[in-house]
Amino acid sequence: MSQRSELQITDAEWEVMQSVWEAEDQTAGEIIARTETLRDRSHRTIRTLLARLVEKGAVDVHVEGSRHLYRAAVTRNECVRSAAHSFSERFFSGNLQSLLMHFVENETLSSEELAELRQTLDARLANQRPPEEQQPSGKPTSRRRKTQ
Amino acid sequence: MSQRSELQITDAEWEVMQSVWEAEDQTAGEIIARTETLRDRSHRTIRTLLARLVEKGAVDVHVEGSRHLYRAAVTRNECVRSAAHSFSERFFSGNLQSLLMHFVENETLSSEELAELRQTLDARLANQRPPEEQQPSGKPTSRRRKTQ
DNA sequence: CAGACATTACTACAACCGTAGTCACAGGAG
DNA sequence: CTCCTGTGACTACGGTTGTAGTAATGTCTG
Repeated sequence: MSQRSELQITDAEWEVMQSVWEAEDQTAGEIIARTETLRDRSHRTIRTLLARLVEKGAVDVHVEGSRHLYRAAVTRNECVRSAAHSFSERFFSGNLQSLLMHFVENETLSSEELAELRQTLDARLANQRPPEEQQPSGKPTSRRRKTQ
Repeated sequence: MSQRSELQITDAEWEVMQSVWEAEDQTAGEIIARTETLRDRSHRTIRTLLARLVEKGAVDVHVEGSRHLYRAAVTRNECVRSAAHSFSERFFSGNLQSLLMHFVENETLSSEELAELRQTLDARLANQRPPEEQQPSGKPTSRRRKTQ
């Protein structure tokens, strides 16, 4: 659950989060090691980012003996969702679907990708939703304007 | 084409852009009038944002007699695309497919939305598809699906 | 023409972001 | 025990963003 929605993770922080998500309980050193390889930052910078993430509540830290162990307090999915939400809010008036439409219509996807995506979609449609056309609400408008 | 891609429009600026896109050549006053209604900002603020947008090259200004007229220098679509690009870059390493997968699998989309998305996908598959089996003689290719 | 009002140019300023330095302590190497 | 290294806490600093004030100049209206 955790509608921590207000959580706002910046670009640089996001990269640190990637490393945080890679394992359960890590020391700063471990996280730094993972993150450092990606960009050329000082470990100081990463420590700062980590501290800010703790402040923000995106990461939990607990002391164990002499070591501080860090672990994610939010899931990657939560973050993506929340980001997607504000993104679609801003560019698509909050309509997730038009966001997706944008990507499908305007971006370059190979036919294979499109096909695979369609499969996923079909699977999702098939098992998330029970009947094929049980619309008791009786709305006989041409169901799919096959415009074409 | 104008691959002005580096253009980086912030949240507050975006709202001003919305107003700028609503008409061709507008005075600051007109833009402010449109924008003001949305949030409660000082016209000063909006003027500042407008000035920054001019600096950034998102808006052109030309003086006509005594008035400064503003007009968008980039299209809304360009901006959306560029934002969408960095969005997918950041959260899905630029992999559009995983982006779409994420949404289909993790977000709350109604069956109707999923279905409509699938339709779009079909359309895309159908009419983007035509690689090499196309007879050059044929002139009457179904034009395009009803550009609504 | 004079004062009122609009409009642009410049300035301000706090919060936030990316980047990183200083200080002080804790634990291992010798 | 002592010194080095790793680490956390705090501090710094320039750039950006959101918000807006001041100065100067241009335009309208009586």
